Amino acid sequence: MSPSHDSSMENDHEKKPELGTDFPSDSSWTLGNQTDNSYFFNSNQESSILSEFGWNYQPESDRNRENEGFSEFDQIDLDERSDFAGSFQLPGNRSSQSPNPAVPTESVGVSSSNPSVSSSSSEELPEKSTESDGRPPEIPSKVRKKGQKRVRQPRFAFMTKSEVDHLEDGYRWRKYGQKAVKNSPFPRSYYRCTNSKCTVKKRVERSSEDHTIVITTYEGQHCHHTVGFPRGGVITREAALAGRMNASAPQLYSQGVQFPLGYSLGVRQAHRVPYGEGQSQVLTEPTPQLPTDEGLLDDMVPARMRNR
DNA sequence: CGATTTTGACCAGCGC
DNA sequence: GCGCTGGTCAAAATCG
Ligand SMILES: [Zn+2]
Repeated sequence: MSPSHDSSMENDHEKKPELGTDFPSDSSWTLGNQTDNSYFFNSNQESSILSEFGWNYQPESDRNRENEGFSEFDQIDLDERSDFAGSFQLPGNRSSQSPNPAVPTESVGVSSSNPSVSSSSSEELPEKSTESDGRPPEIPSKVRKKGQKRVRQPRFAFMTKSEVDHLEDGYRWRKYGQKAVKNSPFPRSYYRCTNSKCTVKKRVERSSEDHTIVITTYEGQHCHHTVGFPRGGVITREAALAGRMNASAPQLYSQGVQFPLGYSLGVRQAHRVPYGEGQSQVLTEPTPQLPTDEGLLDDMVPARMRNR
């Protein structure tokens, strides 16, 4: 709204070439073709869920049904065509063990989506600036633009009841955009991992109705360690969840990620941690053994940054 | 002074 | 083909 007139219409000259740097791995959107399904589950239950679900795809009709029960998620993913299935309900109220009393956060729900396709080169070579396009010899022919193509990597979202957005998950993020969300008074922020070699992105937004809930969506996975992890034994749900994302693709260094997120997780990386009465939370180890390449040292950070 | 955020414009996919 | 919308870029502003 309010774009009355963009006076500067000529500014778009210089910008394309740069993309090569940031997005070396241009691959056309794999477009999950709707294949990206998402599963939702409430924290009340064990969260190994994903492994149990086994990644079934449901017909759209079914999805619709499920959506009826949702509120925020519904809107969020509806627009994106990702779907969240399963049931979600706010936990009555659990004494969150959040490390920070001032920042109470509770996990409310989680969901993940599977991209489809293959993947992409998670490990692309950025050094190729000349031919950004690179047009892979064989591209399906679908959506492929002249140089810009994005692969939709698996996504993983979860809701957290928190007063502050942008929860600390152990990684450093740089905000690169913010957009207003339709039907919601709250904007959505886009973040990207500060590691130049890392293409992980993250979206943060508040539920349109319950502004007490923050929805964080991770896309892709880190190829490096987290900055400061459990140094005091404090692990936030966010961190744990974020770690789960990594766990999903153990070695995927370029492969595929064919299995749904959580699949591997449920297998053996998930640890059940008693969380209140009858409630458990799943904690995953943050990056079990990612091959340390090189940009790892980069992560050194003051380590005591406030939640930003 | 470098890193990060802010913010408007641009772009691509999809629905109509 | 047009318009809407989500997502991204990049220049300027701000932070530390
Ligand atoms: Zn990263």
